[in-house]
Amino acid sequence: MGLTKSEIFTDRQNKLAQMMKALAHPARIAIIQYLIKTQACVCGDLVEELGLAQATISQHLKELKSAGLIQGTIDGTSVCYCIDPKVWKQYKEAFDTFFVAYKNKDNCC
Amino acid sequence: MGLTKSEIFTDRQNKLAQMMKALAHPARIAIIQYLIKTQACVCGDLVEELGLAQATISQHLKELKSAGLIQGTIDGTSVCYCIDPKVWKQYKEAFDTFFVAYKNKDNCC
DNA sequence: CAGATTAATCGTAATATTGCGATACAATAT
DNA sequence: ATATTGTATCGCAATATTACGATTAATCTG
Repeated sequence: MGLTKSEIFTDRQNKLAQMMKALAHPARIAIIQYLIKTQACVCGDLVEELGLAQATISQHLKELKSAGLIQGTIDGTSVCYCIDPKVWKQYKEAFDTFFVAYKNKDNCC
Repeated sequence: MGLTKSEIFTDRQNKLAQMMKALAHPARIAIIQYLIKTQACVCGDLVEELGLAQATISQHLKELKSAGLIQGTIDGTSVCYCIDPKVWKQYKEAFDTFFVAYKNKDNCC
């Protein structure tokens, strides 16, 4: 089917899965890390930095944007991207909460 | 294509993306959370707990297992699953490292 | 205005994922 | 031994994802 049955899960579960999915590709990880490294915003040198076609990069940027993780503002003919600090914090907290929930109890199989 | 070009990324980037992908589905999030809640290990009542077919649950368990996040030990006719504390810690640390790398600098576009 | 540059979008091909019925495969129970 | 129970696996259909060439749209430059 390829179609996730999201009706049967809670909102939080669906959202967290969506967040994971947004980062579930090495290109998108690489884009985020490059944006972190260059501090200020970067545009289409991502195409050079990573070895992917312009259309492909643009598609990954679109996904990161629709996930809310990055913003893009037009700067002349190019577009300047950067991480959205607010959404980043939300992601960080959501992930933290998820991972903190488990404590090793050693009472396992 | 549907085929990720993992050659052009670093090992860390590929691994982190793989980790994200393992959790990029609400059913797998729900399975993990149920395993956390029930502390001790659980078997096939996941089929009842979530509203998915047995074959589907089994497939998600397989993915979580191949990601290393859970272990399954045979217990009579049923199988007892639990979180692998060691791998959980690795995930937690990898995610922490990723999210800590960014500091809001307000020098953005 | 004509050309150049940059990025988004369209269309398409290849592959991956999700879900499930059917079946096979244990291990127990009778 | 045979039935029963709990899981894994197979095979399939539907949908999603990834990648990219080609095109379009928008802005800048001469």
